[in-house]
Amino acid sequence: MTEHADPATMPYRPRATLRDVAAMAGVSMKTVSRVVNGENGVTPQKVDAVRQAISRLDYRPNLSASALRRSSGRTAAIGTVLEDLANPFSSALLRAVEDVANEKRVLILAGSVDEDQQRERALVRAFTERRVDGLIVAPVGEDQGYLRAEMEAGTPLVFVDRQPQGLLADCVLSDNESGARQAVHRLADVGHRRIAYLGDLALIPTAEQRFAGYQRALLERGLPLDPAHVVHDLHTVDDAARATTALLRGLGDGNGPTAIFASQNLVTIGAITALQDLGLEDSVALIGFDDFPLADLLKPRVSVIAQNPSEMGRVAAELLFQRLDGDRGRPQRILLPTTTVLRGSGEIPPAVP
Amino acid sequence: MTEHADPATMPYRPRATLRDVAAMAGVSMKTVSRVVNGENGVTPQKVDAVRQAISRLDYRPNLSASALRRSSGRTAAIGTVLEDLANPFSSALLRAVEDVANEKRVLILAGSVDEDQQRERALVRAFTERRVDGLIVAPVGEDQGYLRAEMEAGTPLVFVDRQPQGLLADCVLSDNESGARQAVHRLADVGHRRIAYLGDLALIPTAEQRFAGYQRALLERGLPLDPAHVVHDLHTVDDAARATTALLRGLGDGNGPTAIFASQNLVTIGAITALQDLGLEDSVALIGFDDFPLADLLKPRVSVIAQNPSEMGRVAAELLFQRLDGDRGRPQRILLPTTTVLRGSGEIPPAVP
DNA sequence: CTGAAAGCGCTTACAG
DNA sequence: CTGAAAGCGCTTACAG
Repeated sequence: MTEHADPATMPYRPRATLRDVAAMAGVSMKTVSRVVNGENGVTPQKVDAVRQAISRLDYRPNLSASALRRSSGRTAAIGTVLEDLANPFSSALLRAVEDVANEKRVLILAGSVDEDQQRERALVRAFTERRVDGLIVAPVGEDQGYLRAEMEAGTPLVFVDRQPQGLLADCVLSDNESGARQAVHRLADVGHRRIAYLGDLALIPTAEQRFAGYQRALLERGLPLDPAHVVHDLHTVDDAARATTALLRGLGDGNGPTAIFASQNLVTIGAITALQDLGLEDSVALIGFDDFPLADLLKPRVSVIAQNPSEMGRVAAELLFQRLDGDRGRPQRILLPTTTVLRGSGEIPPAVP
Repeated sequence: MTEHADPATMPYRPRATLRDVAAMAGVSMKTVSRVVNGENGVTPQKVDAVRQAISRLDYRPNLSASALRRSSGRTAAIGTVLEDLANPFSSALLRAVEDVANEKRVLILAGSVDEDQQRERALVRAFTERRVDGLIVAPVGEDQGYLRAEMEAGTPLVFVDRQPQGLLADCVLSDNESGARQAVHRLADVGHRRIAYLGDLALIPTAEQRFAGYQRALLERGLPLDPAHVVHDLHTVDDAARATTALLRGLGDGNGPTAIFASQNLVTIGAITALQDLGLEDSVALIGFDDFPLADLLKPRVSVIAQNPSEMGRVAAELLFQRLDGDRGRPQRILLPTTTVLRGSGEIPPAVP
């Protein structure tokens, strides 16, 4: 039977310090410090006495205090600034960072920016004021120059997902343009000539790159870019669904798109919703950028250009730790390939006119 | 045109301290401290001088140092121990915690335990050694008694998702038993008498409670509990798919289940996969515990008992901050209701024999 | 309104 | 093998 302490009546017991442990064990603070840090050169008897005192006092070393004094100044924590901890992309990335950090016994401070540059700056500042050893940032602002002071102070910095502006630093990105280009080529391969582009906010660099890939593929295929088939600034499932419905109204007149390239997760899902509502999911081809869970349980199964957020996180974290280990080589720009996953929706041919 | 500093050649510039700022501004450290902390009673001229020095030196106050000295000892950071930062349940919960913490200008340290008690303890210890102001923990171990020392030291602690063992503390849980019971009742409502249970590892408390709800509903409906229709210890999509396939082989002999209650996300998805493979998705009813994205885009749409991880995180964080604000009332056990979302798969009637 | 001294909990740099 | 003194970057508790 375990004792149940009642927090309502339980008096707080102040945390024991290294000094308390030293007093109880009858040794100096320095000796306790040696035991806590696993340094050798302490007689077994003293080690025992210290261990006992630690256990009886529930002593927990104060890592902030030790970091303050230590010459390295390392806090064994890194900060991760991401778009939204709740979205699958950010959370897969974060988890991969955690796995790398965990091996090094480093902790993660994490925060969401929600496409808000003020948040980006506030988080970076808050992390910096806690003296994190390094920073992984998915930048949203138009200018990351404000981070130069941190880099100059020796805090390594790796950007993910989007390239930083106004600052030369390591970054790990998906090859957005190439992925988008592949998508359009696959659609053209099965005979489509009127391929719509449904995209996120045009000023987001990744959206811009995907649109560039779309345009390039059209050019390479000798297909016209029809402005009526291009919709930007879609940011929610509902936006995308409405845009898809509007786009497909033109289907009857022989000028509507016969295929859709959706440049982002939520846009893809909105497009699917609309296609299902219109009963067109088996007649209009669709390839989305970004994989998502259950894409292969839908009917038709959804073809996608898959990114690898987990790999992005892993590579970024490893680069960061390399910098922490003293690598001062030139900033790297690592482009991660995308994977074309054809599951069905992208292989639907255009209806014979 | 922005200057691009090159990290390879850029010499590190040691971080300025409060002392440096004081020297440059020609005031005492105490005056700088007053300005940094927004205390009044400093002449505008000195405020200006200090601000200028701060800006020229890119001074960032060291919050660890100030927390060390401050009487409150607050670090303005809380630790969050979750099952897996990459899964939708954990990440929605984390995000909600972040939103509450953000209002209080408090940062989040987060880590995944992956159903491993050693990880749980290691994370708690790492957070404690950094003197987080509070802890939110989704416990996996069989005994959380080891946390008593932290509570006694005055670190508030709120458990989420699962009840702690061997320790009386605040917790926020879904009403798992009631939710599971609802699911079985809904299936019985449309005429099912042979309802299978597909469950996660039986020793996980939440799985146990969901199984209890299943059993209770069968009793209430006067339905027999057929051991052949109960499968425990399913932990992956593949496990669940195999179990479902095995279960449904008996369909032909009139003794197989006509409906399935899947007690967890991945199990539900595995069941759907198997049903689709067998072409039975429109003939066998299915209700899953836990909602998931795109459940309403599948065919048939998937009925679920939805939890609210976001609400769970919000409530837990608010409880934690209440404790931090000095509330020393008795530990609370908050039960969050589940929502029955009937979308189609749960309303499929049994085939007429 | 301002600042000099002491101290938070640790480690460093010594000396023995 | 062990420990006393100084100091990391800040705030506290004073005194003026």
